[in-house]
Amino acid sequence: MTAAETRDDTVLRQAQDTALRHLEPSPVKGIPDATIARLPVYLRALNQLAEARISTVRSEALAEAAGVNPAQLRKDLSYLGSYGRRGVGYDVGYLRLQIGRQVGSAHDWPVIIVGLGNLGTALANYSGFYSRGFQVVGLIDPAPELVGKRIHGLAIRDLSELEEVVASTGAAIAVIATPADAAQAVADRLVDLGVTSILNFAPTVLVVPDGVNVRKVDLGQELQILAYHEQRARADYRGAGR
Amino acid sequence: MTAAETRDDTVLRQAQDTALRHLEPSPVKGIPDATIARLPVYLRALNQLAEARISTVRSEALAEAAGVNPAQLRKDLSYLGSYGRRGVGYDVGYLRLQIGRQVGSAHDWPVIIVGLGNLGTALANYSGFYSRGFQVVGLIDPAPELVGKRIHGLAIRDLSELEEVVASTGAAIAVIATPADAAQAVADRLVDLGVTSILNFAPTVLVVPDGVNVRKVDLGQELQILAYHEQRARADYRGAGR
DNA sequence: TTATGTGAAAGCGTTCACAGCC
DNA sequence: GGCTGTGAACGCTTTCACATAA
Repeated sequence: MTAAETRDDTVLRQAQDTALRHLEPSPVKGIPDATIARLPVYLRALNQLAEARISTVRSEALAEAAGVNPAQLRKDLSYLGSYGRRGVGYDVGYLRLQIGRQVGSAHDWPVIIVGLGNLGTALANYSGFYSRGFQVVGLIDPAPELVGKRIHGLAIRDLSELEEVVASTGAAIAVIATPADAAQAVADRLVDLGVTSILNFAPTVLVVPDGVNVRKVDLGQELQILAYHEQRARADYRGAGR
Repeated sequence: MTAAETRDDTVLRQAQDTALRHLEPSPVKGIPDATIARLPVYLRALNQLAEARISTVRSEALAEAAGVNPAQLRKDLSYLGSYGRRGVGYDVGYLRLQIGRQVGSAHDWPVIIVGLGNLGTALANYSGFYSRGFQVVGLIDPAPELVGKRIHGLAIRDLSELEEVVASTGAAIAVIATPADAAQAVADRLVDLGVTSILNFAPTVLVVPDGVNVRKVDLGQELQILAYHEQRARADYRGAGR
């Protein structure tokens, strides 16, 4: 029912949104998603350099450490500002600070995780979230044998307490790691509670009203692509052999 | 040392590879990675339709079920061949067969997982691999307390047995879910053992010789992008309010 | 001279719009 | 008439190449 409601709203909100989009000012210049995704990689490389007491780095060296093209690195960094010195390179400490600021280490986004099966538990334990400025502040699962269990000191709470958890933590970002058939219902409830960003690990297409951001992670997808190339490589090999 | 060896080979092999690439025939026309990644999504939607005894489907309906644009769906399917009928739509059973064939359900790729912490365990339990034609045939971890433990009947084996596991299973695809500092060494050993496709969950840039395919999955990355948009949306909102 | 910052070009993926076939 | 299949347009991302600044 909630799903139906939100779905009906979609058309309306889309119209509103399209109208608004032209008027909205851009206080921060838009940084491409692809760049945003790479910033933490750069940060990790810079941290290693800092540990090795290296104070200055050229785009070529940093790019290699991050596994990208030097031009790409420079373009990415140029979206943040002009933090390098021509003829010299980038100051490791300063660049670290600037990227860290952008990545939002300072922000400490509160995040809740719904569904604590193997994947959800892995995510709750995942240190990569913390290092990127996220803090897991709520764990939700309907299974009685899981409720009360603690992960890093945080207790898993029943699905019925979802509302209270979202309200008390102020989380605007949620991770869904439930089975496929539960995901849409959870998403609907999250949206009703004011969550505006959802990271979906369940193999389902979530329908949400406009204004809510959903990103999907499919663990099998990359494996699929690898297998396709593997298959092609073998076919080519045999084909060339004839 | 293995890492150094393989790294030195890279330049040589790249030259060879570039020379060859023009001569290689393309037995199968190249399907974009983005399309390959979506095929399983279509398959899932088709399976649901088949269960509901629906025998024919239009691109519009199938696209909605898969959460994509109808034109995208048609273009994706057109890479596989002309399996639809103009004025009618697609035959669910036949299309299911064709996509299944391409996706390689028939193939049952053997895959090994190295590193069985929370994430590796989640992956070993993940049903999405199986449903896409992958079979987890080997589990490797150096921790004595994990060796011998069984997941779905498959025992975790010590890192020292890696060679034997790869050889006996014939796995050409491996998943690395180790801590960052162990990943490169594992990758080097895998490459030496003939593994040609690696899915890397560790937050490190892996260096491998040309001819080996690596794809990286970063669980924090998508969350990062969500947070960025969340931040921007709030900034815009406040900006518009003034 | 050296290495950044950035317009311009190239590449890739998505969406449009309609020709072509049922 | 209806819906697929696909060239063309569009938009996003990557890479090149060089003007610019230390």
